[in-house]
Amino acid sequence: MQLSTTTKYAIRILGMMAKNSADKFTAKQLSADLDIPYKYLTKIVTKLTKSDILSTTRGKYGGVYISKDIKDIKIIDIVIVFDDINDKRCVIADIKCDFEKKCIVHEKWEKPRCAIDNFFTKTTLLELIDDPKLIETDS
Amino acid sequence: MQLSTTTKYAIRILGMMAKNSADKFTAKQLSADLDIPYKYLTKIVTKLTKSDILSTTRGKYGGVYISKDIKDIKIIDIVIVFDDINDKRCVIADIKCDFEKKCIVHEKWEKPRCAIDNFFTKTTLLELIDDPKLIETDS
DNA sequence: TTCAAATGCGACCTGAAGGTAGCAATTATA
DNA sequence: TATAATTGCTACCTTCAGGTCGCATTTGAA
Repeated sequence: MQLSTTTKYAIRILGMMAKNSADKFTAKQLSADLDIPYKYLTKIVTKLTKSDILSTTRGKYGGVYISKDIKDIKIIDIVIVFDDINDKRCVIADIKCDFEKKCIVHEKWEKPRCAIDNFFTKTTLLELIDDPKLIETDS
Repeated sequence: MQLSTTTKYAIRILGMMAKNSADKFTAKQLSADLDIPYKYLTKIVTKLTKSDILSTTRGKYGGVYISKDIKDIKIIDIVIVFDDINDKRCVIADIKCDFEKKCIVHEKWEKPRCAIDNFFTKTTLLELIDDPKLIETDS
């Protein structure tokens, strides 16, 4: 019941950037602050850039910045960049679990499934950083 | 947001057996009915046996059966056999996410986290198969 | 006693995710 | 124009979950 490491990194990267969304960051800086391997991080950033969530400028004094309003970026937008969203599959049955034939956990799983779904599709980056109870987690 | 294939198989195996918990099954039969590779299934069954969820008898006319009352077997009991339960970790932060330092999704994730936790820790095999809305899913 | 049919065990194979490395391309500034 | 500091690209290495294979062990019954 975990997201892929890559997706988790991506959320943390965007979370950190969202806190200062006017700023520009460098991959080097993000790598150090978030303790994510530099080369791995640049790979993730490149993919987020191609998905129009981030923008970059190259060359000296270049860097990375969030390319849209953080209230318009939902967690699901980040997740689908890395994880195939065809995971509409049931948690248990990999293939057949539809309205005709339900897998054994189908009914009982409905509540958690909805809660997860809501979290991903409704939560925005803005809401994440706006949480007053939130304490910084960077090193 | 998926369980491991191994865990999913285990739940399906136990679900099928729970429906006829008095009966003894063979790995061959379970493999065919559930469409799980035979050798892979026997590996899973062996592990469930070592965890005292299943019992086996070897030799001709041997087989596998559920070794306790299915109302006493919870989903979490199956999950922890295969997935390290140290996955109490937050969905995002792999290391540090506690009451002192919360990761960025911590608060918003609380609701889905609870729903998942309830599902795993409260649902029993008996409840799963007792669901009247449930339709068979075996081939 | 022998055999067939079952589980038990350990080694191995495979593909995808996680992670690394090197160099090319870009660009602001001195 | 040269340089330093940045991202972009592609290939590669590593680890592990998923899956296979072969054979040993067990045991009921002919």
